[in-house]
Amino acid sequence: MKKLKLLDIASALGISKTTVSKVLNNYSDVNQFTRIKVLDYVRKVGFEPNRQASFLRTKKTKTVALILPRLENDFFTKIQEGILKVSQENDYSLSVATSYDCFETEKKLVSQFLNRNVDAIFLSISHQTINFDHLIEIQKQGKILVLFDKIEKTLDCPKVIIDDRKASFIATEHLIKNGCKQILHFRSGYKPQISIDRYLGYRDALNKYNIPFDKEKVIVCEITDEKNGFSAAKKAFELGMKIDGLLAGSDHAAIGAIQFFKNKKLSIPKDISVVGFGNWKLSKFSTPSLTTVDQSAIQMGEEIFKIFLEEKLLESRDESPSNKTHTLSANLIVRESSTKNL
Amino acid sequence: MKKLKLLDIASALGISKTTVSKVLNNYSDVNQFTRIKVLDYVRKVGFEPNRQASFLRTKKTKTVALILPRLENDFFTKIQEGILKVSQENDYSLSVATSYDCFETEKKLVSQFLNRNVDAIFLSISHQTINFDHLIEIQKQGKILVLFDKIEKTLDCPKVIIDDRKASFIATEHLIKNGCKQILHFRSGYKPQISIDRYLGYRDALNKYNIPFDKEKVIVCEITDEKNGFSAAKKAFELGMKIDGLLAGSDHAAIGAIQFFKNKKLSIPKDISVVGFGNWKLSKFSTPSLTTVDQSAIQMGEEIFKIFLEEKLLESRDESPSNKTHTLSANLIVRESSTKNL
DNA sequence: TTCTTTATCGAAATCGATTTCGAATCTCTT
DNA sequence: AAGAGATTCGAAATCGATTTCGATAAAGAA
Repeated sequence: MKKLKLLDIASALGISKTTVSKVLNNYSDVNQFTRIKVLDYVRKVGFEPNRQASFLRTKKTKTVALILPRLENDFFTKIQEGILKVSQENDYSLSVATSYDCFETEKKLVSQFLNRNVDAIFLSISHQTINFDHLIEIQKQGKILVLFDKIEKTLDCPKVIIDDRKASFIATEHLIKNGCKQILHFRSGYKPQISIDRYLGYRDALNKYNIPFDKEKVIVCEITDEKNGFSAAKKAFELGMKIDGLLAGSDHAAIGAIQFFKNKKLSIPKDISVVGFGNWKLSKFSTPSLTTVDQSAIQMGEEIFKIFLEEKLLESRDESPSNKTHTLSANLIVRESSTKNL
Repeated sequence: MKKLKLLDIASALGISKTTVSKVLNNYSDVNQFTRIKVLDYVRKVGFEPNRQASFLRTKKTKTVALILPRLENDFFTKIQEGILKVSQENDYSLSVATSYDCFETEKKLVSQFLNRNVDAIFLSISHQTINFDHLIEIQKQGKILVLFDKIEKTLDCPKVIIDDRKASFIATEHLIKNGCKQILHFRSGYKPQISIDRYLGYRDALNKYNIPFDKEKVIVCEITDEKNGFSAAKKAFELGMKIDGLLAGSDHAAIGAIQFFKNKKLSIPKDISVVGFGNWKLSKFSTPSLTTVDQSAIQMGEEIFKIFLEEKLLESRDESPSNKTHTLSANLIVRESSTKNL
């Protein structure tokens, strides 16, 4: 029960494998009767050409690679889901890997994927990445690079991000309109662009409503998980801050903080209104349910793959990569944790 | 800036590409001085052989494929996480796809992956799958097949499952020990093995504690999501059942049911104790927090890949696939939703 | 010294497709 | 009827590695 080869088809039909290949690749110099004969036979025996051989010849693998900083994260999972949906529809294969937010791992993965001749690499840069030579190498080798989420502006490739600054602005504005005047903000590190943008959006809103900015009210949590959310809230408390609102860096951090506030017998949202970030599944089911920013990650994933397809078109016309930054808008999902007047 | 080929290395060193290849593949008929010379040079220029070419020759792609019924599901996400961790450590590439629980899609994916010459396919069978020829084909082509979660016992390949029957037994026993005597059970369809096993575990526990089984108390939800959990609870209510416990088919279904019970002013766990299934993230943060069965999915993923490695060993010794069913134990995580005496 | 063995190397075949280019046939002008 | 042009085909080169097998030289045995 060996696998059929091009040659088997050809000799069965009494023609050359060249012609069979031409039919399968829609060459025009094939008589329509032979074409039909081949197509019928191919369909009948269910022949599919060995991809490996054609990859070697054409240098195209119909495979795209996705490198995520981590997997245990709804946001990235959804991005994968979006990419997978569209890539599968287009008969592309998707290879997934995680950098575990480690620079060395990221470099190694990129090099491995290049060796495997993937057509494109979709990447959210790791926290630790400090140098971008490995990404430039991707383009040097004629592969398509699409950055998303944690991007690097100086690189000459299409980028997809959420408008975090605006989202953060809207979330903060929502708190203000609900009567908050002392708004705490948990941000992740100083470097990540998303952290910067969210911080700026927060300040934009304070500015617009003439609320004085208080440096102390911005607390850095390198990783915005429950534990850090909890301890950040504790820290604010111990510093004796007066607080009536919180814009957290993630739903998890928000929930950690709520946990702390509850322990202190504070009522959410009456005493402190809270807004998270991410619209993770748990945000809907926590008590109180959490107002949060939905990042429409699935849509982002779909967008990423579509951009890749466009880039391929550009490339086929010998044009250079687009370099455009695609900004998707996030939207606020208002739930119990921030609606004092309910 | 072209990519280096074997021939480039060879002529730079004044030897043949055969010898270079032999060094890289640890052949013994190479002089140790030439070997070192080659290795040094290869390291210096950072040469890596074109995978596509070697794949064509060797028929091994160092790629494994994972086909999941769906992605928006913590359980499968964690399985992927486990597989990815170990596969990455072993320099394997992981291709992911979803069947969307559709038989046709599953068949198509399997055929595509076979054409791409993946070394193994890891698969959780789709709900709709009624025929297994496509899976037998995997083995006919000498590829390794590992089934998990939704498996098919008649197939001759290694399988990895959770001991759902026992887990379900423990969960039900836990409810009984907490004083429940009228335990509702939501199960998914009649065919899936996990649904059957969980149902059996439920009955095992009833038997052990001499609690009469009431057919009416088992409600089928094809898809165990919140909506169906909600309506299943509603149905039980409308049928006028007396209930003091619920073993749901998933955390989501449990939470949907809790939502309904809350609407009816019933207290959880006082009036009705609830146990979910899956230990999804939200279970920890729902109110009340949800007692649930943790399926240790990450570990399951790791196990799957390790089994693949073992199978490869078997294969290299020309032995037939192992056919063993690996049963991992799940453990109960007790939280508020089921502890009446707190 | 002659014959065997062993160590080391490389030419050539191979994997299975794609693609170039020239040959053969047929049609259509003039 | 001859030449131009279009149509259809296939032999052979190619992609870049792996692997077989024979050649050569060196070492050891008789």
